[in-house]
Amino acid sequence: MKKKTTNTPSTFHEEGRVARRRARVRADLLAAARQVFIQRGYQEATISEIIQIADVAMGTFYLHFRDKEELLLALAEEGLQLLREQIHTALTAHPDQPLIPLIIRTLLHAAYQERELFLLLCAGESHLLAQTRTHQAQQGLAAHFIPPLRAAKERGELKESDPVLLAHLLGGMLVRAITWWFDQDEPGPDAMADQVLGMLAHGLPSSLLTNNDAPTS
Amino acid sequence: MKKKTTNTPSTFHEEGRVARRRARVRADLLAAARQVFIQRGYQEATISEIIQIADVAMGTFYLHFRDKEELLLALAEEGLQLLREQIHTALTAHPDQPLIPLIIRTLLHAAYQERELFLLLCAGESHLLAQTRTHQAQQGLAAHFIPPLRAAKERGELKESDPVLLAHLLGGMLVRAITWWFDQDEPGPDAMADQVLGMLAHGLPSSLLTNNDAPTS
Amino acid sequence: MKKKTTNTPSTFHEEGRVARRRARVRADLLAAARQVFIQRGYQEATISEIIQIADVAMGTFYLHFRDKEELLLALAEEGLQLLREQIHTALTAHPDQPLIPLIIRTLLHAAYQERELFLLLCAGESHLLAQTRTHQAQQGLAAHFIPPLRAAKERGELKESDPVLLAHLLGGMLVRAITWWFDQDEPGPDAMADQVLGMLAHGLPSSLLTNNDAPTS
Amino acid sequence: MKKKTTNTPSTFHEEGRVARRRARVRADLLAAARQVFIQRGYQEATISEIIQIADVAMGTFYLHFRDKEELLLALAEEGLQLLREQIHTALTAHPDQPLIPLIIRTLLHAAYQERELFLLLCAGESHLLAQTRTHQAQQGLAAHFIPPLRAAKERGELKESDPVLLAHLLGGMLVRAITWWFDQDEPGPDAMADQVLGMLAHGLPSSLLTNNDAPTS
DNA sequence: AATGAATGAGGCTTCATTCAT
DNA sequence: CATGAATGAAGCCTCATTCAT
Repeated sequence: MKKKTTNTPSTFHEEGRVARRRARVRADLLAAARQVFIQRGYQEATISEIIQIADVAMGTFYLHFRDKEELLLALAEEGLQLLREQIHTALTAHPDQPLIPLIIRTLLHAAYQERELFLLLCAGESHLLAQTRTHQAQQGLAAHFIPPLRAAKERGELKESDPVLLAHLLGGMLVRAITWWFDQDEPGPDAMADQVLGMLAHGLPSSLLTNNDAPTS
Repeated sequence: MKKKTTNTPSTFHEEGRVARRRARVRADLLAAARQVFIQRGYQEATISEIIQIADVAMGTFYLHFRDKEELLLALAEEGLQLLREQIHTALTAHPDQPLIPLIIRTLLHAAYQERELFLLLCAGESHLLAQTRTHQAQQGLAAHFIPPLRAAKERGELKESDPVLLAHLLGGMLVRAITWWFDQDEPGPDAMADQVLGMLAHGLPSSLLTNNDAPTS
Repeated sequence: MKKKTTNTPSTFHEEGRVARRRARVRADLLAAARQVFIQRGYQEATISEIIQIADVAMGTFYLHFRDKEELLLALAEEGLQLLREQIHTALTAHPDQPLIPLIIRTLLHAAYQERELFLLLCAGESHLLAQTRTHQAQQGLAAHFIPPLRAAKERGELKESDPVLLAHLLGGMLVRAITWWFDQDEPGPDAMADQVLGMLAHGLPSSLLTNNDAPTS
Repeated sequence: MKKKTTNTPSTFHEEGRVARRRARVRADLLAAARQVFIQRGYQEATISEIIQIADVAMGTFYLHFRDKEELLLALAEEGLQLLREQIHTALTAHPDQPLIPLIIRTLLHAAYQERELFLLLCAGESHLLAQTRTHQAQQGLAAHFIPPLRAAKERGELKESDPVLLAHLLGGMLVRAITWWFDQDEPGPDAMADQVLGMLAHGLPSSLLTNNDAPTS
């Protein structure tokens, strides 16, 4: 049994070439997966179709991802990475701006850019995420809001409100805003942010929430 | 299609008995489905397991439901029916109360009662509902809020806000409130309603949304 | 367990009524079966659809026919009965005409009248007939020709030909004539009979069958 | 679809080996199918039984054939291929012989060799062929006879006869000759050809077709 | 590392037939 | 006699995954 595992690469470019090839195949698979997941939905998507589009062999898929779920997670990671970067950039660019509006605006911009991917991740298809990481997506989303809300709580500005729960409710609104784009592309991310922030700023008109005329018991 | 009614009316209870038996089998299937869907999730649920629990034969299932999807829809219909009834009751009992808080409170009560079912319908699993009826669940939810918001809009109380979009954002919050119960059962429906309504009443503290001290740029 | 089986019919019309009802149901089933068999083919036809069209209950079907096959056989019997009657009539009306042309003409007329039924019986669908009664249809068809051919054989007019085989070959031609009507309704039964009889009268032109110019080998 | 040829050409026989293996599995499936189709008939044949005999897994079947129908078509193609080859050989070997007898003889020889397969294709089972390709088998058969008959027609040797219809009637005879072998293996293909050609040469004795003695009415 | 033919468990669904009413 | 809800065996087919090359 001669094992010809070249521990010493014949040329020093070799490693880089192999690594690049690998990365390229991985990228092809991710791109194909994105396309197919968006088109068919996670459940209906088949690895078969993905590898055909990526133009690699069945076995190759399993050299890069353990299974379909890991593929989805990688795709989600891509989306979240994009998000993190944009948020980081925004924070750096506007260090004096209040956090929450900044994050909301940036998030909605990023999500609008990649509407279909975020739809996939936010909408029902992510049942796997839900089961494995318990709403990773939504939690990750809410996580951004927890620190400022907690700070406000400590400043006594939130009264009875639970900052964590509040963050999640806010997350729910944003997820709904993103899925709204499933049906209509209007309004764009800025107008959408205005709608969300408008609501957050003033709440609903008190006429809708209180019994205006009668002194209720 | 001629329907020969009571060709053999040996007892006049006959028809009723057959109908009752039929309804019972259907109910058994729905109960079994609820259990299995909640336990395994929609996708992982198999008709096989459902009929085993319902203790009927394969074919019997298809006598009552065309496929797994129709079963889910029937289950959803059950939940929505419960909801509609409770909302109707609440509206009748408190005709002078403002609509939105009433609906939110009632909805959260109903959803908390049947947490697991509503979780199934609200959370990711409902991708089928999404595809067939375009977010029927969420839309149905939002639908309740559209009329009062539209009225407020016409009274000029909503400024720039789009009442339909607002209703959906509100719906998103409520869905998130319900899925929150997936992890913790706390807070109960009333406290949850208070949190939601608190946010709707005042929005977030302005310190979180506006640049309080510095005239930016 | 009181069994109220009226062995003594209350009125003497009763029996007749019951018998008539029975016959009517049977006829409804046959008519429905004919329609469905023709439309879907034997294999694709379901008893379910047949009873729906006949407007009787599942169980009722099994009071009249043991299974789908018996239904097809009954239908075939109907067709053959029609055929026998028409042939008998023709034979009676023209006792001095030669048998074979008479039968061919009559057969083609009858088959054309009920093209679709005969198609069903002649064409591929009749694999059951084939398996159970070994080409009952075709054999029944050929049977008509065997006696006259045998007679001719005995008169020494057939030389080497086997009258039974000949009868079957003739049957094959006629079956093909009938299935021809599947695609085109032209030519009508009389012209078709002329074509068949023309071929039977003279065979093919000898130029097509013999090496006209060269003494081969 | 980029096809990377021989990325890993460890041995230059590699590709051939895989292809050969594949072809072998396909051949195994065809052989098994032939056996099962003949034994049980097309409808009664199950893919399960076929793969058991071919000793491959379920999925493997679907790697080679879309469904049962495609399998039958492939089998039919095999038969027709055999036929075409033999007819071509015969035509080349005897270019001076008249076409129709040559084809009939060759066809009957080929069909007799593979009696069971041809039975399957000619007899009722081929309803699928009928539906998909409109009697492909029979039409393909008749097709051979159309050109010479048309030529004869143009030479004025066919009088009233329609050459296309005639070809089909001839085809019907031959199909019947083949199915005759279902019951008896006698007479062999040569004697059978003699019977068919005998009938084509002279038709039936005129005594069977005309009213010989009496001027009718 | 890449390939892709082969695997096979297990899902969904149909439908002829029965039997209690 | 008529009913039709219930039965359940059995077929088809998919697709994630493996492994020899």
